[in-house]
Amino acid sequence: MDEFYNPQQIEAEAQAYWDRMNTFRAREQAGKEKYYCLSMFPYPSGRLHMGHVRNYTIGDVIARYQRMQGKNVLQPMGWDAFGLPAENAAMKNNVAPAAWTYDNIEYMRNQLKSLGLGIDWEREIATCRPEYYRWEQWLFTRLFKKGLIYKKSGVVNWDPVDQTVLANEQVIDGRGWRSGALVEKREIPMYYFRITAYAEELLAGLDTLSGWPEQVKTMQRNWIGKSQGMEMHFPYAEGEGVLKVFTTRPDTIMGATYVAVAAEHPLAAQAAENNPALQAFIEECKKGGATEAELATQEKKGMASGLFVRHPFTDELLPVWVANYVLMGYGEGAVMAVPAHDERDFEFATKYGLPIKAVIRPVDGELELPLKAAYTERGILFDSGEFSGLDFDQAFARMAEILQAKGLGQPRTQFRLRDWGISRQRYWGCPIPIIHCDRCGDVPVPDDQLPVVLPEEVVPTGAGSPLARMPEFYETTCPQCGGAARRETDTMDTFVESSWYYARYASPDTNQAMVDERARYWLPVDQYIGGIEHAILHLLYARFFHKLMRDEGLVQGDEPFINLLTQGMVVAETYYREEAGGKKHWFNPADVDVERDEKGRVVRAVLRADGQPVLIGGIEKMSKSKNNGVDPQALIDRFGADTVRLFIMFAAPPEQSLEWSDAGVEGAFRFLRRVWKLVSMHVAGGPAPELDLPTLTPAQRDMRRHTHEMIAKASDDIGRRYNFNTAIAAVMELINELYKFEDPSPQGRAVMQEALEALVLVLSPIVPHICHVLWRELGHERAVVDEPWPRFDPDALTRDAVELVVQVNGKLRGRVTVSATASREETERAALAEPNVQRFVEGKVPKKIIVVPGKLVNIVV
RNA sequence: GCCGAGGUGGCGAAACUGGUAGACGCGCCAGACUCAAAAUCUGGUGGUGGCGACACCGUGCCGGUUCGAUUCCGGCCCUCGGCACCA
Repeated sequence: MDEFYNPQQIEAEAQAYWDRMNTFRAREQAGKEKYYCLSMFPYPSGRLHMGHVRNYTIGDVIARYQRMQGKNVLQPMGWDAFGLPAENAAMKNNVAPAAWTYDNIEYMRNQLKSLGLGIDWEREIATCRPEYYRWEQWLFTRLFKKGLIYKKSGVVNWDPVDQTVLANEQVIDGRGWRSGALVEKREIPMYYFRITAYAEELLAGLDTLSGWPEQVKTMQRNWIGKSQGMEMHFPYAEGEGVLKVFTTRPDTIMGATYVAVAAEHPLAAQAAENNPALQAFIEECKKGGATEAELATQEKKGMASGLFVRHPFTDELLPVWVANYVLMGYGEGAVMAVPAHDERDFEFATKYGLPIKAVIRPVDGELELPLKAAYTERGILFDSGEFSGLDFDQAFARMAEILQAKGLGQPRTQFRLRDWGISRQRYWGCPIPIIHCDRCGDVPVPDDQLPVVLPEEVVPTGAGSPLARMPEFYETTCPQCGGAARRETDTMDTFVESSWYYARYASPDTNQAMVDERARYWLPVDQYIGGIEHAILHLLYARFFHKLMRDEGLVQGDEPFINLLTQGMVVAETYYREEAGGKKHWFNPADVDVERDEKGRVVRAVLRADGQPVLIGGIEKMSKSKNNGVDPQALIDRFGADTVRLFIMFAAPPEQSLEWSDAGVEGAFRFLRRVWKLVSMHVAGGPAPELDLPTLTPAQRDMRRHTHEMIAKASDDIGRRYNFNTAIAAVMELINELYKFEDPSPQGRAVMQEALEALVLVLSPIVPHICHVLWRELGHERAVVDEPWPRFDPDALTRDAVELVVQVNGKLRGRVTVSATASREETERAALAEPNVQRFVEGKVPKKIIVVPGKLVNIVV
């Protein structure tokens, strides 16, 4: 056996073995328990980044662990290949997005392979391939016919200079990123998935997902946002009709002093017809982007419309205001305003001098008037006519009766969730399979004309969709009447592709169906792993799609992902210098040296190139903009994939953010070298004899206990807790013990052999290459990848004596060692006899003695 | 603004069900080896005081519950993720 650890050679050898044996090819096997382990597929941005490496290493460790549990494991990989970055790169480099994307896939596939992931590469898919998106289009046409997809107008960011729709990401400080023009809101027709039809089920389904993190389920619950409330109708003061509002606080209605409508509300447009000032205000509301964060943080502004409505209970006239804080997309696009009991209304009323009328008081007290802030708790109604004295529930019930009798409203369930607009005015996406015919309307493309193929030799310009300028693409005939017609040129949101790829992996090669019967074997996904940033949108859309496909008879079960692991981000230190004008120039951590004082504290950082200091900018997510990304490839080339995998799994538990540390990587490399050396020294002594347990010395039994304690801890940490960092720490402790255990006797060597085998098996999911070779060197013919997970021997864990901590009044005062079988009385006696404990108990009478067996004794005096 | 997380030595972290705060690693200090350096090995390493045994302080801040709180409860501060067209 080589004396030195040579990762390059070992990793090439192990990977060649897995390739040759088709180790990771997954086949349906009746009778064998399947395990579908899926990591979120990457966007082919060019090169693997550390977040990818983390994601796929976690997935691979779980997949390999489950394989050792005897499961039939599927771990596939593919490419989320449509998207905006390809268009940006295309414009920058004047290459077609398709060519750029395929090049990136080629490069990144090789990078993934160098990580030694146990992937079944035969199942690789790319969402930009017609074989894939054809089925997305097929499903679209089915859903369109069912009414689960429909067309309506929606708000987008409009760049008036470039004459194009901008993604939220392309709006920077309210301006278009290329033109610098002030962005406006604009309404355009779009196709929508009727996800709200599944709102109730998407909400209820969360309760069945016991394998999901509570925080993700909470976020989805809040996102769906089911609320019980009241629809109320405010009759117009003049003319026919009512203004509908939705409120969760009907009990406050007697404190309503005005109503407010969104700038896009039809009533606002009507009022503006003869009101140039209002018209100007509505125009002003169109300025700025369309994101909720922007709308929620902007200064609240409004203008009286001049119109009035009647209070549904009192007939009192209430002014109608147009306000920028009312969202057209939620509820009715109109609210009743109760400044005394709603924070936004309070702020608005204070600003514009509108009346504030308090009608709710705390259950056990009075309101301090005048109000300094809105009182938003539920309480008891007062100054509310016949409703005075009622609580929320009583008021709700009574008001519902009256409103229904008058025909002016009723209780209603409202969801915050909105239908999913999927039209994108972009080129590099899946074409929406609709043909517009003047006579027949919107006609879905018939099955036999699918796929609608996206032409690939196109370089976009940044101004509108190139498809809309390509008659050869959009000129077509109507499938219904045969007349001249125009093909839809919008493409779909790329979230659509990523909503069903997990199902396609089960049958990636069929050209007969979206998914075939093999999906029944593999689905649902047993373990899904990906970034926490996908907690809401992607994961909600994928759950929605699973239900759509279920209702089409394509898949079984109600949920796609049984267990979910949301990994944290990879972050790193940032370094910069300020340039003239205050602009920051960021330096990569690889080019910076850190200087420390004699206690190890960072004193300053200098740029290696010129030896001059740079400023430390704090820990940030690895990104191009802060230039703090660390290239995984350089590290793999230098230390090997095992070292990178080990560091990533050791530095933090998977759900936390991971702070990058080059020194930590070197530490991981050092550890692997220590493992290698220990095995190499042991193997040099020739084969070890069988263990003969009754003949072991106390030191050998002790060593063996360490081995089995490690197996027990690592099994629990990896199998149940997914805390790989502490499992690795347990292995490190064992290695430290083994280095101290110098026993060349035959049984000493047998104990060592058992320890090294356990250690290699436990490490093998994390650092599979080195373990592949070490296992063979330890004398095994079968590859470690095909070995079962080790079991611990409970008999090896027993101890004769235990050390207890002794506290006096909860403060640690000493330690005592007692027999493992000591009675409570013996334990108390031993604790009280401890000299330092006596000092603190002396002269006082113990009030109470608390004994936690095996842990501590607390003497209360 | 709203929703969800997080905050523990010089640094990454550990402490799983309320029971020894800091396992393991990095860094740093000292020693061994070396002509020297690197590598490697050994030991030390939360702060303050003390020759020492030890003592006091210490898990973002303020308060509470408890024999005992990093852990539970109330309030606050800061950082991060998401907010529907980045993926």
